[in-house]
Amino acid sequence: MSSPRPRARATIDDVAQLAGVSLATVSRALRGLPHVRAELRQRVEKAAAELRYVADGNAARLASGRSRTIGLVAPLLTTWYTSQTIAGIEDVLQAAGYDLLISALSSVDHRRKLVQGRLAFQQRVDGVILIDVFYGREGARKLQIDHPVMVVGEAVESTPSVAIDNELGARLAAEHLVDLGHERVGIVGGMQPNTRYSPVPAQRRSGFRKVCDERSVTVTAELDGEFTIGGGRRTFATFLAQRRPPTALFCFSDEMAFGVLQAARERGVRVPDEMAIVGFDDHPVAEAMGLTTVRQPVREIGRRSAQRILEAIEGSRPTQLHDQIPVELIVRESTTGPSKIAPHAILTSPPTSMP
Amino acid sequence: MSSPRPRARATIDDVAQLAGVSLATVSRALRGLPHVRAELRQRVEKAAAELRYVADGNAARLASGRSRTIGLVAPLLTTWYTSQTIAGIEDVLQAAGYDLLISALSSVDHRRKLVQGRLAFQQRVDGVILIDVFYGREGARKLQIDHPVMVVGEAVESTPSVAIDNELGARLAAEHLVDLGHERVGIVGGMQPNTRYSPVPAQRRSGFRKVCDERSVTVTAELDGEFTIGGGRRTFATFLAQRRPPTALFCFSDEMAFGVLQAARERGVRVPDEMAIVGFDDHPVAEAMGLTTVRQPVREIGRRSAQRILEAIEGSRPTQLHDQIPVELIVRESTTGPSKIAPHAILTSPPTSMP
DNA sequence: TTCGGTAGTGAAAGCGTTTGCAGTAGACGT
DNA sequence: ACGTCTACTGCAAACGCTTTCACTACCGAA
Repeated sequence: MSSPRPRARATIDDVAQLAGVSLATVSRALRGLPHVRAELRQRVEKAAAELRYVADGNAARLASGRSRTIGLVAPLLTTWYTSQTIAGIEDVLQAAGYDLLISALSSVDHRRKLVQGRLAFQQRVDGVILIDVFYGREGARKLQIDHPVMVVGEAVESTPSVAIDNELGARLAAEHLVDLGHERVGIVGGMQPNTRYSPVPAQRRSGFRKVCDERSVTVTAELDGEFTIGGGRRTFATFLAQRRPPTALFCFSDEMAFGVLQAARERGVRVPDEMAIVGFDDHPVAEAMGLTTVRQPVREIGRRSAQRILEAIEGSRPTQLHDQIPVELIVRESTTGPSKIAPHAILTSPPTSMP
Repeated sequence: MSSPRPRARATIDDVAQLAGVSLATVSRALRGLPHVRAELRQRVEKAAAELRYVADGNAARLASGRSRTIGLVAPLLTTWYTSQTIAGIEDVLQAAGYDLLISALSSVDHRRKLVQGRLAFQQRVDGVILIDVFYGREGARKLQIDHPVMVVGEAVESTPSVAIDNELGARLAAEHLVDLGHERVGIVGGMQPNTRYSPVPAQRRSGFRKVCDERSVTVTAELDGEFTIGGGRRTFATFLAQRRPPTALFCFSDEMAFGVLQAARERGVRVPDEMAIVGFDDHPVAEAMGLTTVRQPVREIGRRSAQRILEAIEGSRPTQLHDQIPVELIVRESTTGPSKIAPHAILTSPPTSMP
């Protein structure tokens, strides 16, 4: 008697044999291609189901040259921003039957490889989405990718992109602060890790400063730190050390703003009475902390970028090169007008109680 | 004159020809296999570099049957917990030259497929990591995966896993609260989305209650909500509506605790004076909010799970089936002993200022 | 010198699909 | 009845690698 065979996966031949057709017909039938009689198609489908047949992706990709997979490159997987974007991308890709291959730029080594101009997974994907991988025109050309590319977050000249209007977002924040009567404001700026060349900080800075200039408001300083809670905390300390600290702070990200809020609490600076704070992102925690912020619909951005790269893969001409997503200002409790208390009094007041 | 050829990717044959060896030798040389003279190996490497040759993964996988890819299934990509775990996994995988194929369970459709017992990408991966996909022994058997499987977060009987000691974490939280003198405590419990069968809430509940029982402390109630900020906020409202609200709350996640803190602020309940709060996770924002919490080293958990699945793939026997990662209590400002104020006074006090 | 042994190398057989091309059968017009 | 189309269907050639197996040198031992 034969031993129970080791449950090998059924191949297309098995299906063909069971259905009594050639393997070419099986392939066509299962993929819904034309030129297959309805009756035969059914027979094939039945046979495939019976054998629990699923086409081997590697063989299919090798033969067809297409992979139904999108590659994703991001500097950091752990930020709220990135994970939201990925979730949005996944929403679309899953519906379309595409897979997502993720590659973080966390390691220096990997980053160098990228700069050298080649993506390791290039061969495996039909398209590449770059999140926050900012190399400008120069860099974009460098990493010669053979497939459609989509940039999220930055508008590189000739590469399709979806990004928000950073300048507008910053203007919104500035106008809000100026309208409230602030006359001395500070910028908690920064640069993303692994992305030295990002134009985003410059855009936010520019938008914010333009409004301040127009309305004759003083920007006491712009201090750059990391786009993290720790970065915000440290930057706040520096602001407090100024001779005449500002009465309001615009932070380039919510996470920085959280750090600022924390530092303010630790140092007994009351928010918003003594210091108004505006963030950028609308991180879910922002609501919990009552943070006024510029909302960017991150998940939607992810979705849109996925849709557009799929379109590009299918070969349709893009409706527009750069997709700009609107932002809005969400006013919460962390902003009011400046208090009349002398700035120096701030530093000597006792710590406030917990939130 | 010849037109510039369309930059076709170099194949292994091209390299072989340029190096003057057979393609078999190229394959061996480039993969670092033995039985290749050092001199030849160098020649091959030089030729490969010159042609910018990179092996076609699909062909390689088809021929070898191995994919150097790990599949990842998670219910939600957007939580801090999940993204941290993924980052940890990526750390290890990248160093080992493996790719990560991600599959969210967000869509109902996909989830159903999973329950039906097959993973779409099964054919494409060498191993599968399941994050927060809790189906217990029953379910684990159901999704018959042909490769090594690693479960993160739950210890399913016979499947290798890495998880924290949830019961211990909850005990730590309870002991802290009891030591502070609280006599009436509440549990902000819940269930994860897409994972009805998770044993985690039960473990945390059990650990917490055990301590309370031992020390004769009353658990006024355990209210379940979502593992989100909104869930925490709503649950807090319910607690306040109790005839005699507790003086301390243990939340099953930091995000729930954030919601609780927000609700407390909105309702003018001072933390920690009128209500002590303990979270679970040690989300980065927890520090910014001064939240006492049970820290679980999520990224480390991700790393460990990746290491272990790689070991399993390489064929080495696991050192132990269930890997248990230690947790610790981080005490911050959101906990002190109970105040002497009558509970009802709490509800009528005016809102406090911002954090 | 001869012989078993070993390290290095190449030829060729897959791996499981997709797809261009050729072939077949029936339908239809004449 | 005889071409001429259609509409299917099957054959077989890729796809680009891995890996087995056979073969050639060349080694030291007998």
